[in-house]
Amino acid sequence: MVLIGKYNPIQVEEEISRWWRENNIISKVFNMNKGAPIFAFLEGPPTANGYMHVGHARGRVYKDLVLRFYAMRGMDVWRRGGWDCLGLPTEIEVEKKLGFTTKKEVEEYGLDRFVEEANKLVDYYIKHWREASERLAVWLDYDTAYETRRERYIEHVWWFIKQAYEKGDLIESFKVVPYCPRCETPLSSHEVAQGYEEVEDPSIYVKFPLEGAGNLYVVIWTTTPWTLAGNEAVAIHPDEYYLKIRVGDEEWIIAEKLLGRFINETRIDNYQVLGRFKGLAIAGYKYLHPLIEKVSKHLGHGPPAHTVVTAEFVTMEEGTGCVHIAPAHGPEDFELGLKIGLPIFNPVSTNGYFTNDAGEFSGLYYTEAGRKIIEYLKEKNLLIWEGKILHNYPHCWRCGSPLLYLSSRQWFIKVDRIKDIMIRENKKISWKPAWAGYHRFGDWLENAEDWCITRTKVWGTPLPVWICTNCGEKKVVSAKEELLKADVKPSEIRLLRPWVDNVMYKCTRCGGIMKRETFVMDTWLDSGMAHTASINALTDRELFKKLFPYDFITEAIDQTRGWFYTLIFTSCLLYGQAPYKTVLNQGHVMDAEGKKMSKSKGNVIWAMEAIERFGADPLRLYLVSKSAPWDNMNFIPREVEQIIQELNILWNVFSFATTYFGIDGFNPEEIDIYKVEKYLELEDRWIISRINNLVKIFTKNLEELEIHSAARILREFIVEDLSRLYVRSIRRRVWVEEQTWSKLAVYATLYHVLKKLTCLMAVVTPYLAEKFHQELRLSDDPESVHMLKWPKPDEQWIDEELEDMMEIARQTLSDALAIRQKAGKKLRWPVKAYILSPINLRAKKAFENLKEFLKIQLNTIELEILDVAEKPIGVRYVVRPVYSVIGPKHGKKVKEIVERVSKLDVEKLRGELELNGYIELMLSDGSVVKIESNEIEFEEIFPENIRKEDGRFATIYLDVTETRELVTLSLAREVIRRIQTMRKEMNLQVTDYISVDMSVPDEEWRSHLESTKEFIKGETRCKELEVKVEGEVEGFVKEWEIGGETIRIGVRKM
RNA sequence: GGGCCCGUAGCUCAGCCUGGCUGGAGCGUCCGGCUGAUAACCGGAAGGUCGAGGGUUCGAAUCCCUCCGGGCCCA
Repeated sequence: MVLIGKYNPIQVEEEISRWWRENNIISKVFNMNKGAPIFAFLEGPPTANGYMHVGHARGRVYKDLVLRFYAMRGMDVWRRGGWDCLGLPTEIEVEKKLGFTTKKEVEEYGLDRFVEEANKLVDYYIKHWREASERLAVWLDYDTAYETRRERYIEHVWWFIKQAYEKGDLIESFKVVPYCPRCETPLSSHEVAQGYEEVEDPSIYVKFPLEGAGNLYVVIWTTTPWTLAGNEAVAIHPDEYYLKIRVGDEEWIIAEKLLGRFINETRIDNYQVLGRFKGLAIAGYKYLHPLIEKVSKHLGHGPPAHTVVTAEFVTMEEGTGCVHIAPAHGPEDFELGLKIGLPIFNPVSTNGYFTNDAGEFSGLYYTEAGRKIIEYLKEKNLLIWEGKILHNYPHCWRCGSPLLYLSSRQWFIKVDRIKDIMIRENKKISWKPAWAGYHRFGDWLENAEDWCITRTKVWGTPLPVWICTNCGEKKVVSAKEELLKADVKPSEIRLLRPWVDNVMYKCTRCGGIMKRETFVMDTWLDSGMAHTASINALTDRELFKKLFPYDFITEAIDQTRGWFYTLIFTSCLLYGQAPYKTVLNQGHVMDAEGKKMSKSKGNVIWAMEAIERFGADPLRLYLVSKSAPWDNMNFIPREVEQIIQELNILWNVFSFATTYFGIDGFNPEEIDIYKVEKYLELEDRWIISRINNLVKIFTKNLEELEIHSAARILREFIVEDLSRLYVRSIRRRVWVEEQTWSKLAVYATLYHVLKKLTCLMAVVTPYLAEKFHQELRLSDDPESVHMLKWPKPDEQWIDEELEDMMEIARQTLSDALAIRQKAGKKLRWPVKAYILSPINLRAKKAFENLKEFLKIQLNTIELEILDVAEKPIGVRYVVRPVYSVIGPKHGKKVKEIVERVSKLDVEKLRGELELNGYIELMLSDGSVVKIESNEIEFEEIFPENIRKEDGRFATIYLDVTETRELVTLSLAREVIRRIQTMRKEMNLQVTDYISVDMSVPDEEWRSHLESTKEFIKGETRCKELEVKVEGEVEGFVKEWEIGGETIRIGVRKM
């Protein structure tokens, strides 16, 4: 007996993981299906930065669960692990660790030392993640895990860049891109998409004086005052109507549709409309730049700079319809500037400080400059209104700083050519849930923009582009080998900065020096190449052919814009097809209040913490059963405790089963359910049907990735079907001492059920399932549960009708116990009779088939099953006239009618009303009245001893009559219970025999107990039983109170 | 501003696609039982304007519309 005491998840896990290690189980499982059809999984590499929290854990459990499932189904599962090592997150953490805030400090420290620090940090986090993953029993292949920082990996990313270059998709361009001033690097649109936050910003209206037009101003609106320093034009919509209004002694131009809004916000109540015209009418007007006295560079900007220009993108939804254009600070502004020849004037550097170009604002941080600009505009009387606005503004996804839009030279991969391929290929992908693919991902692809892949950082895959400093000739490198052939090279060549920066080529065209573009690349490009780089596809083409496209990936829903996107992007560029076939989207894990977990709020639940507190198995079962994978879930600790309770129930079931298997020497190799088929009781057939149905549905749910449904029916089966109903119903059959076929039938049934259950549990609770498997293992079973074949439902044992009948019985049992409780009849005391009046034939059939089962469960001497809607004998009916109907209809005759009706034979009256729907009566005045069935109701009157309750499937009657026979039986049971307790207290084995004597108060008691002597002996494993009136008792003696009287019991072990 | 998801008992969730028998479960609470799975286990009860309002229908938690609230994503 190994299943002793209470279920202790941690202990089981320690024992099992040791056993797995000692027996090399993991590698056996990894290799068991070699040569079989492949199930290819692609691991989305966790960022080796930060610790694993329960949200990550949830995702990893899904991965593991699905992979175990396909492995047990005989597929050769590809499950290589992977780690995302390079990129902004780590770089920022290293900076913080070293206390740096600027790029300069990093450079002074030395890039090589900096990179070493980064490497150490990555090592540290990978170690943590691997340990936590192993504790969670997430069985990926970590020994061969790919790392994006390895040179082999980097070469694959380089190769991609070269392919993009050769296909003409890699371009270099000036563009306005979002910059994080803290990280001093541009971000890509998918990074920006992850960082929108609602913030309060200034909302200002500024008037720009038009030149040579008297007191005429054009009114603009902005939330970024600092961009006014870069203002070069005001755009209006050519076809929309604008108004000239008079305010005080000034005239302002503003869009007609936005006037109301403007007036409302600025609270200008005194104005007068002077004129109305289309935007086109003021195109070309020159204005005086509002900061011209402060930013002298603007003195040199001539038309079209500082004029009113037209643009189609001007909307009538916010602002004034006159849009401030700063070509260096807005993507649309930039495009417009290029088109009409505005200066691209950018006075802000990448760290957010104004440059010398900014005149008097030079050296100020952009926020400070914004305030100064507002002050200045106030002084110059150009500020109409300063307010605040709450809106969503992009922030850096790593450090949280608000982003700045700045123009700069970057490298891009063009999306045009690839977009169509991605949209086409997306339709072939199976998305779970469907809307994640068709709506979210589909929409995202439709709106895809050129991908800015360059970052001005250190810890990243270097951009493998060299440019001739003399003639501009480009060279794209795709392998380390090419570096070794370089004309100038450092003593050590590594594919990272700073080493790679010192590699130079001689230009083949002009003989000049080619230097590398010092950019590194977007880290999303690294993981985005995992489909190829993780398996060394450039050298191992065979492997690539086998795995690509991958069968399955799963990550959190935010990867719609992240990894899901970058994977398909690179794959479509390289191969013209999607790299994955099925995607499972995961929701996020929130705290108990439904709030996002964040370090700053301190509400993060770390995976290791949770594993240590609850155990990996309970945690796993909790994470996968609580919510659908794609829904968010709130993590509530006491709910995990609940899971432990449930698993403990199962633990007890196993302990119960294996204990009795042991006592009776049951050998499952010799006796299975087929051998005992004719001895199976209904409850056995039922639970066999249930487990096979469970296998069927569970399997289907997993195939469809409805993981929560699978986990939920598993939990329900364990608690409701197996423990509460089945085990309870078979206890008496098991207690029988001799070997009976009935008992063997129970054992064979239990074995069958537990065996299949264990297989299913292997994917959810791998440790506990293994523990159980070791208890149930047959000589020809594989050594580990994880090497078992996935069970098939035995269809011939599935009996839907029986399950339905049991469902009816179960509900009726519950209803019947409720009456019993109301009648104050405790379950240990048998009752005289239950009478069931079924509501339909289906229910009747169920009761008849399960009569014995119900009888035992209800502890009743008699169980009578009536016909549908039949009433038990002894029920009388009393007529109840419905006065609210009879009154208005018959008026004064009511009194006589009621009198007459009451005297009629009730049964006949009911019969007639049921048959015809009415009766006719001749009254004393000779008139005939028609009484319809809605005018009369019948009240049931029961004999004293009958209680009635309406149940779901039957009207239930309980006969509470007490007979001598009942009292005898009840007392016997009370005594049995006491003796059992005493056995327990004496620490007797289940198999020990005892002898008992009892002292009872009177002869009456004695005669009751004498008549049930054999019953008591049988139930308590007692060989000799003596009942005395007020006599001496021996052995272990206790006094008990039963029904107000005192009896003494003495128990001796034999 | 747009798209998507969600709103059912104190809490966590089923049910909704395919409208219909009395809207379910678990936890918690209260009450009771059991004591041969036992530092366990079992039963019962109370508890719901099904977010709000309209509409379709004989009939709406379920279908349609509008609104409110929460979340995610986009702009």
